[in-house]
Formats: sequence, C-alpha cells, structure tokens
Amino acid sequence: MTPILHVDMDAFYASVALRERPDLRDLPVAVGGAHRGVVLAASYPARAHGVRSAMPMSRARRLCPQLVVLAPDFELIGSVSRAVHECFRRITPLVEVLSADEAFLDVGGAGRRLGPPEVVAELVRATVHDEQGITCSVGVAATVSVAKLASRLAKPDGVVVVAPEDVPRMLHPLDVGLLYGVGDKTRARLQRLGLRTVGDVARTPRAALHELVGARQADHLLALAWGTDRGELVVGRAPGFGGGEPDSSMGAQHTFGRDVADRDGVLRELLRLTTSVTGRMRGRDLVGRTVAITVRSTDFTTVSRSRTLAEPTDVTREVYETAVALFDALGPQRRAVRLVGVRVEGLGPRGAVHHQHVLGERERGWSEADRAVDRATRRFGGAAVRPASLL
DNA sequence: TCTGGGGTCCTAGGACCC
DNA sequence: TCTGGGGTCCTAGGACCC
Repeated sequence: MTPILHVDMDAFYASVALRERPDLRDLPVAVGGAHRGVVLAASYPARAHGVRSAMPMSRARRLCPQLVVLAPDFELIGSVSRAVHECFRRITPLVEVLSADEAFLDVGGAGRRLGPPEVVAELVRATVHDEQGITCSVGVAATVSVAKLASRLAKPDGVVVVAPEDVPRMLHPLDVGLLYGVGDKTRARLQRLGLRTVGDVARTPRAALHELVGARQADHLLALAWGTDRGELVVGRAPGFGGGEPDSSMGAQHTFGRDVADRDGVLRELLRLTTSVTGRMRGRDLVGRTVAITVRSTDFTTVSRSRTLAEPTDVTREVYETAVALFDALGPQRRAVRLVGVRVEGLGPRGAVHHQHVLGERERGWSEADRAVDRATRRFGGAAVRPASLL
C-alpha cells in the first residue's frame, strides 16, 4: 500500500483574488457573478457568515450585506493552477489532476527521497505557499476517497493523516453526504431510510442498498464507506489541466441577463455559443457526431434535445443549423428562455474520420471558411471576425 | 434581480439486429 | 405463431462534481 496525498487549495478562486487585493484579506469576500450568478468561492471570513460556494449570489448578499464580491479572473486562475500543478510534479511525477485546484499525489516513490508522507505533505504545502502565496490542505491515506475526505477534515491550511487501521473509526461517524458521489438528492433518499452516517451505509446489507440506489451506486457506496476504493492513480487525467484523454464532449451555455422571449434573440445566442464550441473543437482537432441543445425556461424547467449526424463534423454552420432545427422542433416557446446551451458529443480526433462520401462542394466551402476565421481570430483576436448576425 | 458554466456518468426505454 | 434473449445505438433526463 502506497500513501496517497490529496492536495486541495483553500478557497482557491478567492485566495487567488486576494493575492491581488491583500487589503481585503480580513474581509468577507466572494468570487462569482454579481448578477444572476452563484458563489464560486468564499473566503473564510465570508464563510463565517454562512456564505458557501454554489450559493446564489443574491442569497450570499442577504446573509452578509458587507460581502465584497469580486469577478473571477480566469486567466490568472489558470496560470496559478498550472504553476501549482508544476509544484506537484517536481515532488513526484505520479500526479493525477482532478481540477484546477485539486490533485492526488502518489508519494510512495518520493518517500525514499523526501521522507514519510506527512513530511512530504508539509513540503507540498510549504512549496505552494512560498511560490504562489496561497494555502492548501492535504489528506493522506491509502486510497483516493479517504485521502480526499482527509483533506477536507484538514481545512483550512492543515494536514490530516489517516492510517489504514483508523479508516472505519474516522469514516463511520461522518455524514453520508460527505461521500464522493452522494449529493443532495441521494443524501435525502438515504436519510429518509434512516441512513445518516457513513457507518449506517457501511452496515446496510448490499442487497438492501441495491434496491435503494441501484446496483452500481450501491457497490460504489459500500466501497467508499469501508475505504476500499482504488489506491492507484491515473497519471495525467483532467484534460486542460495536465494531459489525459481528450474530452468526450464540448459545450457552452449562457444564462441571459434577462429572459428572452423572441426566437431571434435565442438564435443569436445559439450562434454565438456554437461559434465558440466549434472553434475550440477545431483548435484541438476534434470532430463530433451528436449535437445537443439545452433550453431552460423562466420557471427553471429544463429540456434537452439531441440529434446524431451521419458524419462527425466541426463545421460551425452544420452544428448551428442542427441546433436551430432542434430548437424549432420544441415548438413555439410558451415561456421566456432563461438559458440556452449547445454541446457536441461523441468527439474524436479529426484525422481518424474516414469520409464515407467525398466531401461535397458546400461542406468543403464552409469548413474552409471556418478555418479562415480561426486564422484571423488567432491573428487579430476574437472580436475581429464574427458572423454578420452578431455584429 | 434565487438558482453559473464546464464537464462526466448512469438509467431506462425503444429501435433494430442477429 | 402465447411471444427468447442478447447486444448496440439513440434519445431524454437526472445526479453529481468542481
């Protein structure tokens, strides 16, 4: 059994923002959209007022009227994230990146060089703090899910080590909602049946749990509840954060500042979103076969529709026309639209596509037009070239 | 000014095929 | 002609994670 570290930045987006604004350090700060947005991260003073991430910003402001709201600087966040991942890889090459601010480190090999896991954990924390000026917390355990729980218990700015023999004692009193994969809905379902703690789940017969949440989820929960999930890392992982397999879908969605009642307004946004998605696809030489749209109405009801094409594509025009057809097939909108989204699924490398038929004149023309736009965008920026209807 | 935006995975039914 | 049984693809929705 090799020790695994789970490293998790403390209030990452907020910490990055506060690095630029040290004058706000002791004030309640939230990063997120000021309008119709949610809290992406809350500083610890803000948390003291009950502000949490994923909370609507309007609610956060009610809880804490003096809350300082900052817009996220995604470029800065991305560069700090890459730098932090680099710190990890200097300590061990065995890094599985989970997201911008989280990773697992297998320090079995580094142990010989650097010492026992708790010493390596402190080394990681000191390095990140010295180089990036932000704090993180580290959990140490033999499996990934226990390490992840341990880092949570270590927050903020600490280390928690869980020895294998301590796993049940440490896990079983915890709320089931802390298990990876148990969100609000599953937690409520389990609670209705009297399963409140991890220990309650651990002691439930497999067959009974199968009935409750399905076979797959049941096996998953039992493994987590006993701390017997995987102990090997998938090095790389998380596309965009450090390699790994390409995405299997790419999409974009937008919540309107004010709900939109007219078709043209929705289609304009669909075109903007499609342009962004297919541009990203071409940038990574990916094509996809299934086009999906999401439409959320004023009353928050959300529908999705998808259509699989005969051939994979990265052509803006094709994806857009499919998206419009899917939208129109919904019929006249009875309620104003709050959000629309476009997603292309079933992605694969462009080179691997064998065309069943010779590309028609029309398709080839649009494909070349897209590439010309991409070149111009690279040279002159995104504002330089855009569809006429977006001007 | 209740409820963002980027994803992944699972389920379940129907079509279709052998 | 009392009706199997997989496997795969497609679609819609839902839950979850960061």
